[in-house]
Amino acid sequence: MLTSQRKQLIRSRLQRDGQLIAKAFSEELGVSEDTVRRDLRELAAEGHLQRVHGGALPASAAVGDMQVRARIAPDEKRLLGRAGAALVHPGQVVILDGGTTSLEVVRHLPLDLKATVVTHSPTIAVALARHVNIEVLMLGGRLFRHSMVNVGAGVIEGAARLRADLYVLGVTGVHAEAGLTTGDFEEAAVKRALHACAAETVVLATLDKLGAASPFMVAPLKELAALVVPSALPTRLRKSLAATGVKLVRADAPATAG
Amino acid sequence: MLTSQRKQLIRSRLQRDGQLIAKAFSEELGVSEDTVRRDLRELAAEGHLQRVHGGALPASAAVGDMQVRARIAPDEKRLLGRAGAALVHPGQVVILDGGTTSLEVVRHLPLDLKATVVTHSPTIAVALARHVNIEVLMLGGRLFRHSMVNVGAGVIEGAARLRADLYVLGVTGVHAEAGLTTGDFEEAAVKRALHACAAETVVLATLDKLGAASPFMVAPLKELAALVVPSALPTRLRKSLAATGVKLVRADAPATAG
DNA sequence: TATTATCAGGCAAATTCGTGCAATCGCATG
DNA sequence: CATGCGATTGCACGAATTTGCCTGATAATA
Repeated sequence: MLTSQRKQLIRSRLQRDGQLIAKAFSEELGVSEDTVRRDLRELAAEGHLQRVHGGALPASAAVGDMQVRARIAPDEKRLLGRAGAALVHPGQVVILDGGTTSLEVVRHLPLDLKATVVTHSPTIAVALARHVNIEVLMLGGRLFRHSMVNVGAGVIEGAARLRADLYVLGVTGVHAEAGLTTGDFEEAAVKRALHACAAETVVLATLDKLGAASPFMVAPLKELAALVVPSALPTRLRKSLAATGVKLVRADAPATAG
Repeated sequence: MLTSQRKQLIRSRLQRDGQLIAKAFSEELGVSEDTVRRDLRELAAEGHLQRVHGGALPASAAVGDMQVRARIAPDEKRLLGRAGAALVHPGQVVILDGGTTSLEVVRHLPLDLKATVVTHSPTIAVALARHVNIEVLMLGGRLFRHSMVNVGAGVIEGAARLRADLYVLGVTGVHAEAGLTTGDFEEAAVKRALHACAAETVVLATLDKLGAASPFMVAPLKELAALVVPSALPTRLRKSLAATGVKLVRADAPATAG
């Protein structure tokens, strides 16, 4: 049996059963536990599952996962969220993607901001509950748990009827040649649709996403109105991004604390 | 059973029941009390619960966080949620209304239940994140903050394309003559649309809603497949409801504690 | 006070984990 | 065909984790 087949089986098993016991699975396949453990380790490193003692649990199972992801580089994300929120001007119609970075943008939006926010993420909608002057429009569809966003024809149809000023796009990969990429086929389609109906699209990218590429393309880098990145950017990354012509916005720490 | 799963179960039990008895829980899972106690100790150290003699309580209740405390539903609502969840059968397509009562239903749905849930409430969608076998379909629209549900043409159009087995309807008034009523015009329209596309509609009503009437009518009582009410129902209310011919379901406390 | 239930810590057995290492296989290259 | 390289796999071994049991201490209750 090929390694990739085994890994795929692991993923579908997790989706079906919600858990996977390493020992039992190794016996079932007739391979050593070491091999299974190796697979689990690698899949966990890619974010496809959550490794636990004795086996694995689905990574996408939950808000729990979102909560876990939110703990990754919180400071960096906060600064990005702050910079992203600054791009939203009163009266605009803004599309907010799902994901922890967008959630951080919401947290930095002034509570009295008047605007219209379109989102396909229930998490974002809930987070916007306190912003009483923001009109929230939700695009309905099938809930994709890993990212907690709605996907499918419904979202794309909804986007087609929409003209927005700004789209805050969330991706898992920002690469000079591969462009803006994400890990799910359907999600990528939704992102493309939202990108198409916005006058400007911006991406907020943490360091771990810069230079990375995921399987499904959303758009080339040059279609971005701005790429918001951490202020401390390695020279090599800076050069490779500058070569693409994309406008870089540095998410600086605020001059005064608080 | 994996350790992390057990800990997760402890946390969800606490959220659902508001308490956990170590001895009973250890017997339920077939592990030693020591193991459960260890879990409780570790979760307490991480701040996820409050350790007390004999078991554990939600950390939030002790911390005194008002918002979090509000999340713990009073007994009446918990029992209604439990009874409501029992009406959902595997494989069904169920529409869940917004509101705290529906949220309580979600909390009582088995984590491994296979079903399809349609909702126009982002809060409900987020709460369903952990139910990995439930397909969640969201109806998009304009977010109505007071109830945290989407309203407007989009929801009604979405409902028109839908055939559901069950609609768990939330209302603010259940009255023998005035029927099922709610306080917002648009929301009432959405509820009517959802009611129209479900084979059966049920209402979960706390005592304060029985005999009350709000401005906007959703449906007459007799169109209900069932009205779930607290078991301790004043005779006067019982008689007036019985006269309408609606099927009453009593939300009894479970036979065994825990 | 006496009794019972619960608790924390120590301990041992079993399981699981990570790492290093060697064997095997496919494949490209000389 | 021979050789080298990388990927994959199984095994060995020490470390870490988990679990149940035991013991003395502590808390609840009659």
